[in-house]
Amino acid sequence: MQKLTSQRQAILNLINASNRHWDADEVARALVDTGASIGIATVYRGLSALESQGLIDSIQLADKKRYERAGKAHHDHMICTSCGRIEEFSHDTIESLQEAAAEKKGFKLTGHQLVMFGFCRKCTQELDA
Amino acid sequence: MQKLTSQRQAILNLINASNRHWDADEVARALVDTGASIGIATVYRGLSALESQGLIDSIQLADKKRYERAGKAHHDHMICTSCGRIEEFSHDTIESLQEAAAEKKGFKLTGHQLVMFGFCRKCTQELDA
DNA sequence: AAGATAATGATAACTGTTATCATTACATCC
DNA sequence: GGATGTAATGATAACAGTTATCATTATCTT
Repeated sequence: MQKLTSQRQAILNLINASNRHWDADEVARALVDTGASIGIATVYRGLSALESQGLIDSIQLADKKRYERAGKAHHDHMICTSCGRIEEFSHDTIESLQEAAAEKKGFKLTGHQLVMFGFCRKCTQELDA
Repeated sequence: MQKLTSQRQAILNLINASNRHWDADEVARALVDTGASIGIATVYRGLSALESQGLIDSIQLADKKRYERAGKAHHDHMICTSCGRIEEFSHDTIESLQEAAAEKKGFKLTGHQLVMFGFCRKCTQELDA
């Protein structure tokens, strides 16, 4: 049985309280900043426990995993490679086309990840200027 | 100026000669098996040099990068989480819907990566049996 | 309160990858 | 064809993110 300890509660609260996409280090830092005492290993364990309980979601980026609060509608991510900004978007048609493509190959889909890279509006303007 | 040394030539030949998706370690192992002498650092450098010259392509998976031969039409990947099999697929409509979605957010797209996870036909049958 | 189970925290270990640096191969110009 | 500059090599150290270890502590039953 999983236990919802005070450390995990703190992680969950932190993530629930924002729209950010947190990595493990940021979570640890933020909690320590609020005066809490939590080890980095506990953060990692807490994050994956919370995810497996469905209490938070994650995206796996090239270098690290980032966590966000759960309960949002399914969405994918668009990442600005200049400033790191992460935008969310969803597109039902894309989703169902994916399903169809998988089926055609005989794949039983369990998940997918679509990440788009580019320059956000702000960075595009700055680069043009 | 980049040089196409014998080591890089060997890497390129290896990758060109198959449809596999190779990670750095597999490349090193395969070359050493053929009697070649190549250091792992050289493999890493060779792979990224070849990629930046457009001679090979790559996909970034959660844990590692995998390389495949270039010159194929653009495609995305479907990975069987049971046996590791990687299937390729492409879908023009999905591509253009992605473009449209990016534009709506003001993003100037430079790339994307769509990876789908699931069970391939063979593994699905085995699991059902 | 006792006993069982799970979480914690410090740290070692591990994986994939990049950096360092002395040595070697390559190309080019005279 | 030998000197010279440039880039690649290979062994290994270093690095980032993450997981494993293990003794200690907290938590949940009953």
